[in-house]
Amino acid sequence: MTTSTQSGSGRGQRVTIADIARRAGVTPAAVSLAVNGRPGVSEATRERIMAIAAELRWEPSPAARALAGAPVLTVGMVLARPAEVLGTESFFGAFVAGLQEVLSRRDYSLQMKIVETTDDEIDTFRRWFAQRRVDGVVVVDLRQDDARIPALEDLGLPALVVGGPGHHGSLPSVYVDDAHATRLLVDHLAELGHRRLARVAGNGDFLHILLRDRAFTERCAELGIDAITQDAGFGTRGAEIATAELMARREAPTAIVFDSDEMTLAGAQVLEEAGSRIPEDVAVASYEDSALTRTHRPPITAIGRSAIEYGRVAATHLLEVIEASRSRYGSSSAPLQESRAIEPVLVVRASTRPGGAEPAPAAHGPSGTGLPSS
Amino acid sequence: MTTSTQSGSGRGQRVTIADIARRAGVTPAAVSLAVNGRPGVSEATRERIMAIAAELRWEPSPAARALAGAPVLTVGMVLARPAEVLGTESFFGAFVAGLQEVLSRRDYSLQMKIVETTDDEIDTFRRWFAQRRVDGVVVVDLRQDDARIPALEDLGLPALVVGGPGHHGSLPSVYVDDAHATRLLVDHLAELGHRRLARVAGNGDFLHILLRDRAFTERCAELGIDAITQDAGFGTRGAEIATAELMARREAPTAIVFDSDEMTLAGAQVLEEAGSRIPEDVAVASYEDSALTRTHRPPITAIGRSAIEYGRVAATHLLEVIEASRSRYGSSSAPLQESRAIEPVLVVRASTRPGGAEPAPAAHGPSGTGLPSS
DNA sequence: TCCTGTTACTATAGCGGTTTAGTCGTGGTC
DNA sequence: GACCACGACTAAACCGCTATAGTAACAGGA
Repeated sequence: MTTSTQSGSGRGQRVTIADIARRAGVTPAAVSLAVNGRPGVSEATRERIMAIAAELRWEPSPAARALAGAPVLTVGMVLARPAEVLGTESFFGAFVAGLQEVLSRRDYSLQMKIVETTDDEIDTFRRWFAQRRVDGVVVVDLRQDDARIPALEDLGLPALVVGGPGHHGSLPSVYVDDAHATRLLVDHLAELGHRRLARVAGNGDFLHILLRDRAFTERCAELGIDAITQDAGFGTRGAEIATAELMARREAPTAIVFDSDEMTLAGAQVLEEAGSRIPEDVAVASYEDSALTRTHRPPITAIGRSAIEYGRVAATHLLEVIEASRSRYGSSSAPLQESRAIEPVLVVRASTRPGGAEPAPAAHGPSGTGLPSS
Repeated sequence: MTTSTQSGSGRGQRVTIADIARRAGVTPAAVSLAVNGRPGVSEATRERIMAIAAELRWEPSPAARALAGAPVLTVGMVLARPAEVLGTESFFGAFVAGLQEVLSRRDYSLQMKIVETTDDEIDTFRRWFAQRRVDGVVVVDLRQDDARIPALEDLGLPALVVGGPGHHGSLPSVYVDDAHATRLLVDHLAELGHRRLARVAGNGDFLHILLRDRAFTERCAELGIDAITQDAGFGTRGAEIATAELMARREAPTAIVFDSDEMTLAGAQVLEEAGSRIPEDVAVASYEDSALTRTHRPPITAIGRSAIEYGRVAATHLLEVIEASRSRYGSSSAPLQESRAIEPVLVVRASTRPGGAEPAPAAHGPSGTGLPSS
């Protein structure tokens, strides 16, 4: 049966624990115990088995292990938005990279899927769970009263919610403190003397947008300065319109904060074309830092939430949750629903700093399009 | 569509084909034949079985299937670069999004892993193959004499190489015609009257960079104009230095082409700070289009290779290869090593167009633009 | 001497499918 | 009326690994 003459790279038969067992003069069960570091074999035998396994270049079969009940070492993430959005969004790539980094190190892999609707997403979770395809999932793009939360709680699939706080039910979560970020921005602008702030807000379906709304209004009120929130919905087009509307007001704001880096750039463009200088006439800041905000002229003050670090923390936390869910089989210990916050940091750049250290290139013609505007 | 008789969502036992068989009054084997659309059961029985399977919400177990030899419906991708780079690079996110889109539709999932070195990458391929974790892989960041090519050929693991052409051995590949892209750029600038072009080149380890080097020199020679290639290595810092060096020349170029969007912006910044106007004093163009080039002031002329579409094509092609490798079990038909090229398109923007007005994507003809060549 | 405990394994039964070699009734053929 | 082909299933053997009884050998205690 055993063709000991395999050794062909890619050709030969798969080597199984049975092969090892035969060579070691024990049963497959003993090999299983040995390679999994479980008690039941003597140290001498274990070493002998391990040596043979290495020599035979044995690799465990994930399928067989999964079938026998072992974890599949995979976590899933579903994205309910068009692929186009993912491609352009700076946050996505960095977040995934952060996830990957931690997961890879622990020999986990990340499985992703793009779907159309939230229902599809829940359905995917359900199927992944039923098929035992993943050990856990990470939930992104949290919304208010998100239907995925109860669905996942019901399923009992280990899950980590990215976003919050306070809206992730009994599930553990990792989030950036958007209220804190908002205060950083408002306080910074207030210190510079601004007394009329505006915020161009993204899609209000998302929870973090709502949290910003609230914190923005509150903080401005505390400081006794004017706060205008202008809804811009999705995309850059909305940001352009919102910016134009803001500047058309009788009492136009002296500083504008945008909910994303793309929106910021769109808004800044409108401002420049209307002849407003940044930061002399209007200060500009972004809730999201990226290559876009860094390389823009002038560079834009932004909240640095380090998407990559965000991903790392999320992955680490999820793995802990999975680990815990595995061990607490009989003992009904606490469900480990802990939340972790990531501290937002304010990165001040020339777009809010009139006398900035780096003298931004004099506004001799930021819009070189050749079209003399207004 | 959760029925009220959810039968313990998350609690109940997993439903298997044995359950279906019992309900249908047949054996598990019959169920297997039925649900897989294989001959051997009558149409009536098949329908009955399918109905019961749906009613019981049966989900096949991927592990069991894989163990029994079925494909695992997963493709892998390994990235041998630091997570940081991925996060900042615009190409990555879009490419992955494109891959995902196609894979998801076909019920495949993408598995990614980040490693340190090319050796780790090959090792990962080897283990994935040995463990039957993936049905195929996509290879990115092709280099000259890439060690992964022979390794994969040897393994016999279906693989698709992103990049080329001509350096992917017997493996199928998808690539952007960088020589063509180069001609588009050079011809465009030559038509505008530029007679001294420079190219700020990225990491020469990558194959596509070499192909650009060659094409750039050749095309400029054909047109009888000066060509300067300035190596900048990795990152934006190198691009800044390279740009400064170019402009310090006695005969400074009147147009500069950069190998990536990030490099372009870094270079543009150097130019602006040195008082050179774009495009009046120096025209600027990028080999890579992205939000960065689009939103920069002035907007930057770039090669649009649509990373997302690139991903879609790659995924489609890889699935075909996997499909083929599966069916050609006995018959040793051709190994389907076909290559597919993606047509690069030149998107002309204000950074090369002094009197530019319309931001219309001006796609040039497939090859040279009328200028006589050898 | 009997009994209880360890230790180090072995034997065996799954996990949930797929697959191959039967088995059985039926109808057509000559 | 025996022969045969055929469609529709069944029985059983895997796939590779894990888990759980069970067993043999030996030690220690009463």
